[in-house]
Amino acid sequence: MSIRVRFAPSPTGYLHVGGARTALFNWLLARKSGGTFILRIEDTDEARNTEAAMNAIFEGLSWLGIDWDEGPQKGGDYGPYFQSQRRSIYDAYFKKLEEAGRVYFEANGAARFKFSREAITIPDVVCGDIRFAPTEEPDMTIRRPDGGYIFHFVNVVDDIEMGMTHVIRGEDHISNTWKHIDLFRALGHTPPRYGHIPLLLNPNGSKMSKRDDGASIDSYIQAGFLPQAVFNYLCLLGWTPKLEGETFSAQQAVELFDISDVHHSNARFDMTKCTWVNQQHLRLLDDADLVAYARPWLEKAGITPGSDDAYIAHTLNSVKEKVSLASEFPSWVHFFFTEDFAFEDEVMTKLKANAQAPKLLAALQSGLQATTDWSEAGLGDAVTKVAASEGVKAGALMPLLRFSLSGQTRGPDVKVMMVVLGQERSIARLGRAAALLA
RNA sequence: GACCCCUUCGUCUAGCGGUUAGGACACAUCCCUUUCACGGAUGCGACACGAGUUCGAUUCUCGUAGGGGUCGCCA
Repeated sequence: MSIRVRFAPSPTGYLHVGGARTALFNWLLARKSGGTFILRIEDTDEARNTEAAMNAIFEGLSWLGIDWDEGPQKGGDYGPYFQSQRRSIYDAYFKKLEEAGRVYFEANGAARFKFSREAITIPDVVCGDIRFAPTEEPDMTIRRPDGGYIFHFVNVVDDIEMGMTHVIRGEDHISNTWKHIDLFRALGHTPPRYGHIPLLLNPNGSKMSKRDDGASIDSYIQAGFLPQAVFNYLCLLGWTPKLEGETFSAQQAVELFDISDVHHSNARFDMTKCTWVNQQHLRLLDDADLVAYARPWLEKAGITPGSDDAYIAHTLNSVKEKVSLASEFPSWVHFFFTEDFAFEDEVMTKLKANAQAPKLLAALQSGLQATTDWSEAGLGDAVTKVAASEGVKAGALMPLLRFSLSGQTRGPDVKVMMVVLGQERSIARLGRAAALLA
């Protein structure tokens, strides 16, 4: 039988990173087995649902590359995929449960499910069998006085109706799962296989909350992460692929995934390592992807990159191995896109403190003017030559060049900068720096 | 309080009875570098504790402690 799994978020906030990882493991299981991944929106709590939260779910999952086979925007044979539209189905199942003698009502109209009070074992593909003794908890409410159904009930009904074979969800549900199994049986159905995955903790070791850095998927988009890097890092918190190294693609993850390899213990989130993973993926980008990745960030920073993709790629490649996030690109390459860039205070201070600067800049201008080989090698020779004639070390000229060409103390390799800028612009910039000192 | 899950370097982890307990991030030092970075090398650093099983336990069992979770007319 083909595997059917689902991600069933409720649209009450943003897409939480823990939820995204739950979706991810379900998706991996489906893709690995050639099964079906379903997105179901659990919007039974009308007061708390928002349109924005709904969109955050769609956008977040799509951004991560987690596509669903059935669900909102996709349709499918088991719809509707919004619980708010499945009222009549729940009514029918509720009636069935009533007929089975498993429902009774409180004075105010709330309906409770009468537990079987038998020992129940959860067959868990991650943790192994988990046994619960007959419960002493009060019977659980499954319908409110206003007629609205409670999560436990609709969740089970939909898993029956939608033919779920596996339910992969957070470990925080373990203590509820026996109740769900009880419901399945009361409704005359065999429960699915469960798999409870460990929780995501913040660096302090407690459950990730809204305030925590990186709690919402949107924050990664805003911070300039690559989706494949976040995908990669999320996998790593809870599962280790049998692979050399720690960076891998979604495709590799699908090939290597095995639900029984998922870890049993909670993991703390580490933004530093997540950023490192992003750096690794950033290096893998080809020119076209690199430009597409960085362009929005350049524009957001007020840079006009223009339409010369080859030139943009040159500028980005000059710092590709020095940055970790797309949001860092503007500060590293902005001077490539305007002749009117600002000089950092520290740069001006250092230039002014160097009594020889005007003389050396003039020498560099004429030396570079005479250079016929405008390549990294040729420029190296040219700088050495100027240094020799001026009686200084070449190392003393490099900062002057860097400052003049970029206005910054930190940036791409000096020779690479000159190659990217070209002869004319490079020399003009030396002139501009000299003028600033005059 | 009851029940459930978990426990290897600071963090993420490898390990599925015999290993000098391996890797990654972070950190430190050194090297490379005419500039800025990257990179390379080395170092630091862990089996929660106590019993038991065994010729032999990080690994299996039990207990204790610690961490996390659930016990809603939230999902």
